[in-house]
Amino acid sequence: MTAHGPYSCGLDAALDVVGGKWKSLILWALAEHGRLRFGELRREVPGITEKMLVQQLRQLEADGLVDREVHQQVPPKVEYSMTDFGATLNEALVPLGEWGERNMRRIVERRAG
Amino acid sequence: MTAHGPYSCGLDAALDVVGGKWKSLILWALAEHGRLRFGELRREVPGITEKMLVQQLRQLEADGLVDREVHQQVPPKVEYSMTDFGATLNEALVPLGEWGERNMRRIVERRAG
DNA sequence: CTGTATCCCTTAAGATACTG
DNA sequence: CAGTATCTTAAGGGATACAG
Repeated sequence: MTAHGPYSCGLDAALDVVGGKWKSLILWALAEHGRLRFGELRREVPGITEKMLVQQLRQLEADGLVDREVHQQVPPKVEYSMTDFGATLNEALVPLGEWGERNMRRIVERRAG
Repeated sequence: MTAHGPYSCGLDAALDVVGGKWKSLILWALAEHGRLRFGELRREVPGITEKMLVQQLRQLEADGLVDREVHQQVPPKVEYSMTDFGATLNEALVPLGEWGERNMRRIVERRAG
């Protein structure tokens, strides 16, 4: 979300959309569970604050990756889910996630010692 | 490079290693050209400052993704190339780069209007 | 329950000047 | 040529309190 507009390459654009600490984690949670309320989402993304969760969700929504569904009732109920477009991004993220999974240990150890 | 250590998932770890504005662009330049001197790399990554280029290269080197070769001579000559490990990361980035390439226009337009 | 509104701190990044 | 050093700004993120 650097908003530095016209990108030097596709990766640049993709990281602008999914970069930062939380967005990819939010997408993964939605991919796994399909449809989550705000509070559920907060529990599925450990460590995130309410402020960051709302903020990142709004940006994901603005970029058309996430759908927000408000059920008019008391107490409030809002559900979030991935759009089809969001699903294509999520698929593109799979190899990167697998790479991280495979090499996490190596990276951490290398940095420690 | 948030250094928040033990990750919540692989994607988290991968983005820690390749996140930020420049690292992926540097990797791509090295993947394309194979081996580049500092000055060549600076020209291949448009807009980057010397400070950022050095800083990001040092981190990529520390993580074992990039190899730094100093040729002891005057004037100085230092060449950078991707390690085999770096190449595996680069491959994992391809789908994401392609996604960005395909959807760049859509993203930009949506944000504009 | 689903958010807003502040305040504050840390980090990322940019500009510029200088050195072996 | 390949960096260092320093300063400044911009952005990301966190803590806490509060509201509909």
